[in-house]
Order: sequence, then structure tokens, then C-alpha cells
Amino acid sequence: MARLPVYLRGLIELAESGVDTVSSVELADLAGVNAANVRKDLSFLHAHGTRGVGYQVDHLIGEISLALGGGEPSPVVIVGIGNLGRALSRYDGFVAGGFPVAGLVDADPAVVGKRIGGRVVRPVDQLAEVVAESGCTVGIIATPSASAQEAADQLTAAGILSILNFAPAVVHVPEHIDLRQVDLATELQILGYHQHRRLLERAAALATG
Amino acid sequence: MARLPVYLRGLIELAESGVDTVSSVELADLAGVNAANVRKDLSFLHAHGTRGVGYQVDHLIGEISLALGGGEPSPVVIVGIGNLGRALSRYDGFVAGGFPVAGLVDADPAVVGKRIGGRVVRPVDQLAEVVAESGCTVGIIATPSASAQEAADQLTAAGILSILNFAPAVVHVPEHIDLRQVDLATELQILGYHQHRRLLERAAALATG
DNA sequence: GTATGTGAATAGATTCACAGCT
DNA sequence: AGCTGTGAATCTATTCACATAC
Repeated sequence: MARLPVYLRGLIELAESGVDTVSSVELADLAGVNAANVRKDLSFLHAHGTRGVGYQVDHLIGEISLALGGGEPSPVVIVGIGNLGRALSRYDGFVAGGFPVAGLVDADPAVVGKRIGGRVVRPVDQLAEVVAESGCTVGIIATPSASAQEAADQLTAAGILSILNFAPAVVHVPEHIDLRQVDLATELQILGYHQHRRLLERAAALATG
Repeated sequence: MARLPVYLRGLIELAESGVDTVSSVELADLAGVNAANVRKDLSFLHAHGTRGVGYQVDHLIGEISLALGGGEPSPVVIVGIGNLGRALSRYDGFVAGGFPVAGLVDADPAVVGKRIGGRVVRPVDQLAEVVAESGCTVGIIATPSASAQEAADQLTAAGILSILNFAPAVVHVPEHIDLRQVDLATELQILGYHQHRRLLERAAALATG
């Protein structure tokens, strides 16, 4: 479920403020979702609370972190060190979330060899070695769209388990690879779509009412 | 619907290759979704095809672009010019998608005044002016989590219609503002969750089978 | 024959509502 | 009394299947 990381963030904040017990309603409020939803999610994780009281914050943090990758950090390798790749490689949130950036590769010889955040960019044809050395299980595609499928194939061949694709292109991967798409321009276009629809609705209301 | 931008990308590629008619099956394949889904989406847009033949590519492109904001470009303002903000402000995909970056603001005086991609970073307390001058309708939050809610409030006050939040924090906005959350670390955590679950399932299968 | 358009069926997620525990 | 845990109801999205049109 996509809500677990949000719960985790809220819980960590609570723990830091010295709170040690939380009700489903409070947690739901913190995460911006329904309380029943929170209870369903937590009971699915076998993270039980005590009736009349609530859930124990530190216990929940443990259970959720466990579910989110078993506490083991999963190093990531970034393919494509353009503007976006550079930003991602320096993004603190990854390390904090248990995803240290362990490898950077690029196809452009002009970029290969540069140091970014203490790591040297290596040629894309050494991807398999980089993955093997660092034990990466997650790959990030930050290449131009045209190279995205190639990058996905190379990551698959290198033995990666999951791929996060930032390129605005549909890529196909084998069944056993977990693929997620994050398309920044698409996100904006969805907002634009809503804006436009709201405009149209207002116009329609004006015409009929 | 979140699929329209994906269709649009595929259609543009088709148009560039000289294809002028496409079936729902082909388009579905290109976008990685079900064919019936494509037909439902398109019929909702009143973008009709001809039975036995398919849809006309250029007509579809027109209809979808229209739905995605009426063809009008919506300038965006970015709040928070750290690593991520800088990368976003230089990200070509925004301009291509009809979302030119029209304003950059930051709270840090050390950052204010710098030029990024031809634009000068302005102080965050001039946000309302920046929005008014450039006619921005979309705001991007790329601040640290702690400042995200404040940024959202300021964008709301400045008259923004939609907000794209990159900060890993839940922010609350008035009903009439359209908010989308893009959390990079969360995306990775979801991948980690799937990896971990697959591991557990395999272990369980081993135990029972 | 081929491909759309759409009602019906299915699956999935969310929310309600309340019994049961502390 | 307060809060969890969960069956039932509801809403939404996806998929199927086929009548309809070219």
C-alpha cells in the first residue's frame, strides 16, 4: 500500500515529540485519510493495537519499517546523469528512506568520470559490474525518453529487482520486475486537465443556471 | 484521467512516423493499458473513431490536448530552489508539456538573486507579485518538508489554482485548490515494500510446498 | 472482416457501522 | 466511555462481451 510511508513519517514525528500512543483517528488525520482505512492497513500488517487505548507508536514504527523492506537498506543505481539524475543523486530523502545511492552510470563519455556527491559516474556498459559490486536491487531511470527502454533492459539484465522510471516513456519489463512510473510533466498535465475541466463545468453551470 | 498524457505521447510519436490512423488495440499497447479502457476514455472525451477503421491520429491529438488544459500554456512558479527545485526549473519536459517555468522563489537570502536557466530567484515574500506578473496558475513546492505547509498557504493566498507538492509532507489546502503529491522517497519505499513482500511470499511457498 | 461504443460483470478500494474488548 | 477490528455496503475503476457500424 502506498500509504505506509506516509504513516511512517507521521509516526516518526510523533515519536520525536515524545508521544507514545496514537489512535487510528489521529493517525488518519495526520496522513490525510480515513480512520477505518488506517485500521484496515494496520491489521493487515499484523500490527495490533489495544482497544480503548490505541496503537503504540514505537511498535508501529517497527512493524511498518519492517514491511517497507525489512529494515535492510536497498542501494540504488541511477542510470542517466542529466539534470534530473544529478538532482536525484543528491536528494537526501533517499538516504533517509533507506535507499542510499550506490552507483551512477551514463552513456555520455563527457559525463563519465565526473564526481557527483562523492561518487564517480561510470560508463553504462559497466552497469552489471556496478550493480554486482554495490549489491543494488533498485534502479532509477533518469535518461531521455528515447533511451529509457534500453536502460530498463540493461537494468533487468544486470539483475535489478525494481525500477523507478522518470523518463516520460512507457517501458516494458519482464513479469518479475517491479516497475513504477514517475512522470513529472504528466503530473502537471493532470493538474492542467482538472483546471480545464473545472473551467468548463463553471461555464456549463453559467449557461444552464 | 491520468492516462491521457500517455496517449498523447504515443499519438505524437505515431504522427511523427507518418501514421494517420490508429486502433484502440494499438494505442492500448503503446500506453500499456487495456483496449476497452482506451475506448472508454476516448468516448468520454467525445473523440469518436470510425468502426472498422480506428481513430484519426491528428484529430485525437487535438482532442486530448484540448482536454489537457485547452491548449493554453499554464506557467508555473517553483517555491524552494534547492537541488530539486533547480533540477525542476531546468527540466525540459515542463516546457514541452505546456508548462513553462515562469517564476522561482526561495526563502533563503543566499539563494535569492541567483540566475537559474535565465530566471532570477526572487524572495518568497514577493510570491504574490511573481504570480500576478507571470499569470501563473500552477505552483510547485520543492521546499523542505517543514516549510511545505507554509508554501502551500502562500501559493493559495497568491491565487494559484493547482499545486504539485514534492516535499515529503502531508499539506492541507482549501477545497477549490487541486493538490497532487509526488514523493520520490515514497516511490522507492513502495518498491521496497513489493520486494520485501515477494521475498516473504517465496519463503512461505518454500515452507508449505 | 474489422474495430468501435457500451451495457453488464467483475474486481478493488473505500467507507460505514457496529460488535467486542479494555 | 473509548477505540479497535471487521463484516457489510458503497463507490470507483477495470475488464468482458457483444451488438452495431463501416
